[in-house]
Parts: sequence; C-alpha cells; structure tokens
Amino acid sequence: MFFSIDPQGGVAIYDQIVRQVKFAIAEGTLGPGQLLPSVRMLSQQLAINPNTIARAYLQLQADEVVESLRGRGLAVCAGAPQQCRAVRRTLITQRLRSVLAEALHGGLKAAEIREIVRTELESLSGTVNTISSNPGEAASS
Amino acid sequence: MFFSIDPQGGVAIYDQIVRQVKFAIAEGTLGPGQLLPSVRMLSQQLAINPNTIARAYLQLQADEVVESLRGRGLAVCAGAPQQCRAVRRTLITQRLRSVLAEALHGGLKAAEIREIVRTELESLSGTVNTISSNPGEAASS
Amino acid sequence: MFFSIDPQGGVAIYDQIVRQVKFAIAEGTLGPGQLLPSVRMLSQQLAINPNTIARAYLQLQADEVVESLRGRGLAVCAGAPQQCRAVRRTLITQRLRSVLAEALHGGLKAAEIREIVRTELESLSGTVNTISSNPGEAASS
Amino acid sequence: MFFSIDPQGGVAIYDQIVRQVKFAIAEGTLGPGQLLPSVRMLSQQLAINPNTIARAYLQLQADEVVESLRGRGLAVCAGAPQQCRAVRRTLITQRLRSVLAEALHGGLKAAEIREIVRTELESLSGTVNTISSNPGEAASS
DNA sequence: GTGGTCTAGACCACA
DNA sequence: GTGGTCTAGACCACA
Repeated sequence: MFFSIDPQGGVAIYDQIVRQVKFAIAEGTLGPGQLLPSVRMLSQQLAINPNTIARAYLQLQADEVVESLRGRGLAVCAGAPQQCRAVRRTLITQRLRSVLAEALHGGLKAAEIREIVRTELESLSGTVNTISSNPGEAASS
Repeated sequence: MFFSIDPQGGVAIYDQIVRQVKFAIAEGTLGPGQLLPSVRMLSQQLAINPNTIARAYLQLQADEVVESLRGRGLAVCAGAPQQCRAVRRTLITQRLRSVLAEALHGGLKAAEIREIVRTELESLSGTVNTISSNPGEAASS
Repeated sequence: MFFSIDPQGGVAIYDQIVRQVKFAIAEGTLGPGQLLPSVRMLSQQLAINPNTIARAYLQLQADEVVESLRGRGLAVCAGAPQQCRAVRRTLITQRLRSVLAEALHGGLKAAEIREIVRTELESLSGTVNTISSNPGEAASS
Repeated sequence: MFFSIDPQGGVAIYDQIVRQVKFAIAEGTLGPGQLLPSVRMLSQQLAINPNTIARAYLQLQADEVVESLRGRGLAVCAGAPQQCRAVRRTLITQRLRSVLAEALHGGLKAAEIREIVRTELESLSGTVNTISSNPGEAASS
C-alpha cells in the first residue's frame, strides 16, 4: 500500500495515516486479514517517527478497523471494508465543506469555486490516476 | 466586518481570523485606512480569548496587511487591497488542492468529487450571504 | 482526586489511571463538568512521564468519559457518571475472575481462597477506608 | 500435566507457564526428577510459539525449580516441591491483593467484593476440575 | 522480526 | 497556564 504524507496542510500526520489506511480498505487495496505495513517499515518509508505511526495504528484499533495479532502485526478486521466504504465519503466531505464554506464566505462565487475545483482536479489527476486515453475509464469502477 | 469561526475544521482560530481579514480587504469590505475591530471587541464578539485575536493581528502586521497607529488601533495598509486580492484565490486553492488530492488518492473519482462539491456548494449557499444579481445562479446545478 | 499507581502489578500505568478516573467518576468524587488534574500536575504528583498521563487522557476521551476544553483542560462528560457506574463492577470482576481462575487451577480450594480474600480485605481496609468504630458504616452508602 | 493459558488477563504467557508449573509441583502433580513436557510438545499443545515456552523454562531454571539433564530435558529439582508449596500462596495472594486494593480504592465495599468473589468462584468451579470428597461444597455459597 | 509501553523533551495553539 | 503533536530512543513480550 502507498502513502502520501503532507507534513503541512493542517491534518496531523497520524490522522493522515489513519485516513489513508481507511481509504485503502474502502478501495479494497487492503483486504480483511491482510497485515498493515509494520510500524518500523512504514516509519522508514515515510521518514516519520515510529511513535507517530504507532499513534495512527492505535487509533485504527480503537476504530475497530484493524486488530493486533500478537507478535505478527496488525490485521485488517473482517468488518472493516464495509465500515471504511461508509466513512470515506464523509471524511472527504467534511474537509471539503470546511474549505467551500471559507471560499464562499471569502467572497468567491460558486461558479468560480467550481472552476477552481475543475482545474485542480485536472492538474492532480495526472499525478494520481494512471493516465487514460479513455476519459470514461477513470470514472468507471 | 463579519467573522465566522469554526473551532473544528483543522484551521487554527488565529489563522481563520487572518484569512478572513484578508478576504474582507480583497472584497473591499475593509478599505485602506480603516481600523480593524479592537482586540477586546472582537474577543467578546467571537467569544474567543483576546490572546488569540492578538496573535492574528500580529500576523497581519507581519504580513504588512495592517499597520499599528499608535493609540488608535490597527489600520489597513494602503497596498493591502491589491495584495489581498492576489492571495485570496491562492489561500483557498491551497486548502482545496489538499482536500482534492486526498479525495483522488482515496479513490474517489473526479466526477464523484465534483458532484459532492456541487451539492455542498448548494447547501452552503443558503447559509452564506451571497449577493447575486441572478439569484437562481448560485443554487442551480 | 487521589491516585495510587503500582508500576508493577501487570496493569499498564496509563490503564491504571484510566481505571481510577472512571472509578472516581463512578463514586462521584469527580463530577460532570469538573476538570481532570492537568497532565503536568498529575505527572509531577505521580512522578510519571507526562506522555503517559496524556496517553491515559486520550483513552478517556476515546471512551467519551472526558472531553477537551481547548486551553482549559479535560472535563468530565455529562453522561460519564452513568457510564462509569456501569463499567466499574465489570472492570473489577474481570481482573478478579482471572486471579480466581488461576487460584482454583493452581489447586487452592474455594474456601481457602475466600479466606485469603477475607484476610487481605481486612488488612487493606485499614489503608483505604477511614477507620470506623461502627463496622456497618463502611458498607453503607 | 495440564496447562490453561489466557492470552488476555494481563499476565504474560511465559509467566503463566512458570506459575502453572510451580503450582503443579506444589500440588504434587509433578514430582522431583520428573521431566517437563518438551518445548516442542508444549508449544504444539498450547499453540504457542516455542520461544515463549523456552523463555518460561529458562525462568524456571533460574528459579532453581527445574534443572537441565543434558540431552534428556528439564527435570524437577529435589527441593522444588517444598519451595513451590511455599510460593504458591504468595503468588496468588500478590495478584489478589492488587485487584482487591483496586476494588476498595475504586469504592467497592468489602462485602460487595466478597460477594463478587463468591459468585465468581461458583461459576468458575464448574469449569475447573475440582476433586472434592464432598461434591456439594465447592458450589454451595 | 512484530507491536506495546514508557521516558525525555521540543514546539504549537489556545485561555 | 492548558492539551495536542511529534521526535528520539529504551525495554518488554511474543512469533
């Protein structure tokens, strides 16, 4: 599984990890029974302190998304996919609403905001999605 | 001028004040030479600790958006409108980009995200005082 | 509120704090709206690292027993007393069952165990309760 | 000899094994000169990692309860029965005292605690193989 | 190798 | 003053 951490951006690192794990489970990239990357490995990979990773994993356990297998690691719970699919949209929408509210309150018009969203989505899509010559493909599941 | 503070939402309170002052100046709600509301007044109005307001105002001085008039308060700088108009879009776009990137990385499709944006903009438009010559535009999809 | 931490004894320090806070709330020693002792104060009082206290307080927040009042501290939730009264007996019974099972499995007879319990309760009562000339008083609420 | 391991319950697995071996020796189930079950056998029987068993056995050697007979295994020491009878009560009493202290400190009354103990002993007695000349005694209050 | 707990100490936002 | 986050590093139990 692939993480992308932005140390800035207002979201705590441990929370970014929590969210991205949930998203990966929602997508099916990470399935029930599968082990999370180990604290030490992820710590190295992301150049982030192990305690911060552990904090994220603690949260994921509290959220009943993963469970500890003693000495082996943390495994995705059976019920996690359903739960994560349910929360993914909410997690995004909450942040989105916060920004949109600020934009409107700041005097940007809805049309203007939608235009910015469109532009940014385009410029980001190259980075995130595999480039597709068939524009319909990215939107199909 | 009117503030709207969201204690949640990941943006520090002092930063919300900084941003909203800049937005007000960008819009012209607050013009060069005009005084910011006093720390005490704003503190009472928003039910927020004076230190937090003071910190925001300190930041605005550092950004050369306002300047201290000894004994009278903080006044909007002459060059502020231009500067604030320039940064408004950027300030919003940065936050927006961060959320959109998370959404895409989290597996939401661009079309899905635009749909969420449209829905949220509609539901928020009612809340925010939007002055529109065409009242139908903000709420239409 | 008064804590008594046993660094040995198999229960993690942070968990001892979690349990004792819940017990204090169950007893009414700590009421809704009251602030917990601050992390730093308790850290000094118990000679325990602040992070360990913070870990306990994080757990108490996750359990919805306390809530954070920004910059002021952690306050007991409105619903906490009811919840804590409900869990107190369970928390104790679980540990108790574990020891009793070991004792029985280890060949002690039930009568023998009850005798040990009686003796220990007597020797501990002096330490914990205020000494009462009226033996019935300690058992009355 | 028969082990019963509770992976929860706060006592380390290796320590549960150490204690149960001592209890078996105290009871006479395991006599001087008798061999402990081999690490591999016990590991399979309990579905526990061999390293954990080995660690328990190392502890038992350090406590001079068993000694290594080169190539044959670990045998109960001559002095072990006496030693184990002496510690059994203490091992139980220590854990018991810890829980009872927590219960009292948590505001439960001695009578209440004794009642819980009585109830739990009854419900556990059915589970544990109690050999009693008077079958009614263990289950009677 | 795995996670869990604890210590030590820094910096930030808020009151 | 308050808690929240993060880094750094030790030690433990278990596989």
